[in-house]
Amino acid sequence: MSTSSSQRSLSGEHLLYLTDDQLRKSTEAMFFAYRGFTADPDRILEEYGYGRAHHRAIHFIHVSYGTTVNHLLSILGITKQSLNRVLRTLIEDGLVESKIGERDRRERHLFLTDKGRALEKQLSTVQHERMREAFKQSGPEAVAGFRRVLEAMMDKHMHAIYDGLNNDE
Amino acid sequence: MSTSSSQRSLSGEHLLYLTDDQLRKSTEAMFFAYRGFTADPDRILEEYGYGRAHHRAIHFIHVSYGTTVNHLLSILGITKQSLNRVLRTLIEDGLVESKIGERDRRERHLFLTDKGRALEKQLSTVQHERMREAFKQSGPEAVAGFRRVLEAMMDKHMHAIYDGLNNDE
DNA sequence: TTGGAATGTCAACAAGACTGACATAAATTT
DNA sequence: AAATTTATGTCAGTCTTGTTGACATTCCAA
Repeated sequence: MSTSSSQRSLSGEHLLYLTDDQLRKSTEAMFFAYRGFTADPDRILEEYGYGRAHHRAIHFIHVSYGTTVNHLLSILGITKQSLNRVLRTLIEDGLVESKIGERDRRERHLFLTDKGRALEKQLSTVQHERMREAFKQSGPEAVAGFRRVLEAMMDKHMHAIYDGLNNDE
Repeated sequence: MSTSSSQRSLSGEHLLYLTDDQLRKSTEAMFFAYRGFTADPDRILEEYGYGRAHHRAIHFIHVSYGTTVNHLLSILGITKQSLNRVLRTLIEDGLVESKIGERDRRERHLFLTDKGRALEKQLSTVQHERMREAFKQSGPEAVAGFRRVLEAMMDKHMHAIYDGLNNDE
């Protein structure tokens, strides 16, 4: 409304991109973009009777091959009971395999089966298509900025986990 | 794992930012960043016994002052039953006021009360703080890229609604 | 060897989305 | 004037996905 610009040239710099209005618009951009981001996988998941929780589990089991349940929990930030429900159906349906740890027999190591990998591929394909299109439209510098801002927006703790995901555990 | 680079120089350009690995990393960045994005408001909402659904309603009633229920529904993309549950509690708690339309008396126009505006302020403040910090760290060009990519990622339909929100209805 | 910590499972509950059916009032069309 | 459409609200029931609490199993250390 009228609570627009509360930025009165802190040091004469071009800080217009930090006004309340700009921040509000960015908030809304996050909201609407996240909807687009999940829309295509959601449609596929629905066919199989799965939800986003299944997608996330499948994704991180895929990239963190052989992860333990506990490690997966720290990535997803939910309770073990919540994850377990999702995991159980994925195991029953033959998408995920759970193997008892050799060193520590309390642990379960998780793997995608061929069937699981097939669904993962299907989901990542549509999600990547939309993202690739958005990236092409925006150009490499915009993409670099996009990533930088997203990374700066994470909790410190989550940022560490995010960084750790490349190194194949 | 080894499904890394399927990008074999389509036209000799620098398209490295469109590899599967880059797209995957961006997917994960969206996931972790969105968690950070909602974390601070979520903590406040919990104190009041509200959830994200309440936050979204409050936000869009704030920016779309006097909106009708139908218009709000098209923004939020949920069912009227879902919205109504949230709206009812906000009205009961005295955060939102519903006024019968003058021209069309079937319509209800929605407004934040002083109490509602106070909570809106509290929520947007913490959300803006985190975003402002992330923006400062990343710089204006990164922020511009961030916004461009987010906007390119929206559904066309949602993009139109997003664009329409500035013009105060 | 016994007790505590780590890990995973089962059961019950809550929030917030959904669908379907129906009620009401106002506006519009026939 | 009557019938239809539109905008909104409500009730009931389901689903996903989060939560807690209780409990079983396994490992390790006192």
